Amino acid sequence: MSNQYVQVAVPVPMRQLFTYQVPVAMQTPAIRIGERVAVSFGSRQVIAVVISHSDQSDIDSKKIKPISKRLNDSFHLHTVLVDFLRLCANYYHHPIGDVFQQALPKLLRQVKKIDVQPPMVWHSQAKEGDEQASKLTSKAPKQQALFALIAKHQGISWPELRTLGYNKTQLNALVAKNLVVEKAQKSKDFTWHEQAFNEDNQQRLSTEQAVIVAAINQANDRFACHLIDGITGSGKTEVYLQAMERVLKNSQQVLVIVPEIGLTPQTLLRFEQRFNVPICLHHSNLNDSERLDTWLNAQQSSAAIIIGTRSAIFSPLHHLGMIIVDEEHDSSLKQQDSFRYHGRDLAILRAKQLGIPVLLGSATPSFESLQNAMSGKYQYHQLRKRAGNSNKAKISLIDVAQQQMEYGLSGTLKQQIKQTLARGEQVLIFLNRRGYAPAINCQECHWIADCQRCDKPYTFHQKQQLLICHHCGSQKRVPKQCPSCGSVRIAPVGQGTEQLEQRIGEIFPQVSLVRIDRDSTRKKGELSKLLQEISDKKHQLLIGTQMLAKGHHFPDVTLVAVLDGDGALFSFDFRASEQMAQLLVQVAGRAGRASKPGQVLVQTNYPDHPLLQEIVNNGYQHFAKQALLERQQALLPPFSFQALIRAEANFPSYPEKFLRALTEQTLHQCEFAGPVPAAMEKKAGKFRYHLIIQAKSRKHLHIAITQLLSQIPDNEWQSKVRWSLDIDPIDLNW
DNA sequence: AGCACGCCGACT
DNA sequence: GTCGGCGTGCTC
Repeated sequence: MSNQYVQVAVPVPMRQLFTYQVPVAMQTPAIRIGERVAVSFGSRQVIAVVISHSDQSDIDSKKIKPISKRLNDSFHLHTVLVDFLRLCANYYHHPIGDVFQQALPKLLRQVKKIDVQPPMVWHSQAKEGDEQASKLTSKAPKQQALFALIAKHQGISWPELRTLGYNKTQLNALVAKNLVVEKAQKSKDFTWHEQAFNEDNQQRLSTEQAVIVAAINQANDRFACHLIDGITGSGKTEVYLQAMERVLKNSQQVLVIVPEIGLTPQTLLRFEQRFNVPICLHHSNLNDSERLDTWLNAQQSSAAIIIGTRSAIFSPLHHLGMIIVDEEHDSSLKQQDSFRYHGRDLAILRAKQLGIPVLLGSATPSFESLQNAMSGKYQYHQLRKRAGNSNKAKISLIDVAQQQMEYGLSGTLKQQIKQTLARGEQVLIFLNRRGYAPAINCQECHWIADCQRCDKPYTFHQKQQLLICHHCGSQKRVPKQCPSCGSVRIAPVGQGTEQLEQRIGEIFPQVSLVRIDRDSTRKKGELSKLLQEISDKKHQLLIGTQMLAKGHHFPDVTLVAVLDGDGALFSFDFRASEQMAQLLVQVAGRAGRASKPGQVLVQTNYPDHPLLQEIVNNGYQHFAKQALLERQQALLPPFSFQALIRAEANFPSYPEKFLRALTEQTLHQCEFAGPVPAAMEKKAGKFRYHLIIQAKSRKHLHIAITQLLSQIPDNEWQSKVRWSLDIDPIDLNW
């Protein structure tokens, strides 16, 4: 009897497979790897994925349960994808069931039967130029544009239209006029045809670009990693498009990974305009059934291009020919909870598995990628020329040590803001602290209102008249009297964006200003509404946290001010200066336009600091070289490899004891750093400690982690703490 | 992660 | 008297 047993991945955070028995009645047709099965696990029914099968099992046969059901639907995972997910679990030492769970759309993880509907797409009924259609032009330009788009593509999905900025009202209007109709998508393999290419939109490549495309094409049937280091506006996207062309013409699929904020209408439009092929989206604004549509389109090979955020790396593409990771330095490519994978690193892993090229693009490459490029592991391509004659904004420093400050603004900066506003241009001010004030204190006895669960000051929010803890979210009313001395002289200390907005309103009363941070954009759709208002020039002054820095283009902003440029210089997080430099350069690249060059002003107490000097005088590349040298001397990543074990418990000493017990083993070619209290030792009532394991080679790190994990069941504090493992951690503040 | 089982505090 | 708080342990 064959395949009597199967080993399955169960959706629980356990680093092991579970064995089930296949009842005789279910043994034909033969059970396959990647099949989804329903099993009883503990006291509940769960969906599991078959990882392997065998004739016998080492497990006590009394414990083994039978499979409840084989799900004979069209959602089996291909063996290649199963292998990839196993590689992922192995690389990150993460529970395999959890990896599978994150890789599957939600609808495929629930026991409830799925109502499989073919994905719906839009077609036009009338031709452009028809009587009805031509009436649209003058009266409803938006409807006209939407109609033209649908007419051109003949089979475009609602998520695509929505991403491009259209709404249901406009679509319904066209339906009412009988111009467009929704049809079930025909599922057929994507194959290249000549009409799929729109030559009109192709740009002539510069020599720089042409060399890169040639280098990629030269080896596009085997694994190669290309780092495309190109300043904003240098034409990275055109390089992507031309490199993709070769792959698509081969009837292969392309996967494009973008940061969370990166899926803008402009990005999608570039792809739409060039290639008339089925494009599927995969991002956080999709609902469950839309996600399932994308999954199905990928799996059935009817999608030619998939554009998505990090989890799109798990798309079940069978004819994948190239992966592109845009803005590869962006921290949103790394998941910051449970399965802490990096979208870029998994893209490389997947490309390697499949033997296909992967393109990493950025104007400010991560130090990891730069180092890999320098050492020859990646092919390194630079784009130094900006298209047209546009100039990137110049970054300069304002020495605030000697200046009179008014609400965090130096006189120099105030003057510059005034002049920019007088020219009718926009100003963007960064302050990475939301709320009104980061603390309130008693002016008599200096008592500070601390959150009891986190031991950190409450942030004061004036509008709501509340104290809010930014670490655990707890809220409290502002005390009328100091609980320590009874004084009523209680006042805010320091400044956040909410206060800055108020103060700047006082300094520039005639100017319309807008604040963009997590508080002002809490409502759904609020952020895009405010961004639209900015591009419509309804506001002259923009105040915001880093939220404003990522991805958005502000062509009419010609002055960007960073109020506190020092935070990153002396942070204990060695990556803070890298992130700061990336932020400044990204912002500088996006402010202003050819006719109106912008400038970036950074207020600092340390204008002579070598890292600041490098960025200002010599640009990101020189800064990176300098900073990489420092990393090398200190043996920090990318010159070493790290893993971080976090532990937390309700009782103060447990996490440390748990981690200390781990350090009692000797590791080969690896070192421990810690255990140390987390940057916030106490958070939301939990006590937290960190332990870093560092090695000179990835292989040694991997072996050490395997060894450590095998010891954990014997650790006497194990059941008293919650712990998690982070391979290649980037945020040490957690 | 769920979920059951089990042992102590404030209430219809 | 019991409802339910969450600490502990188990899942093929």
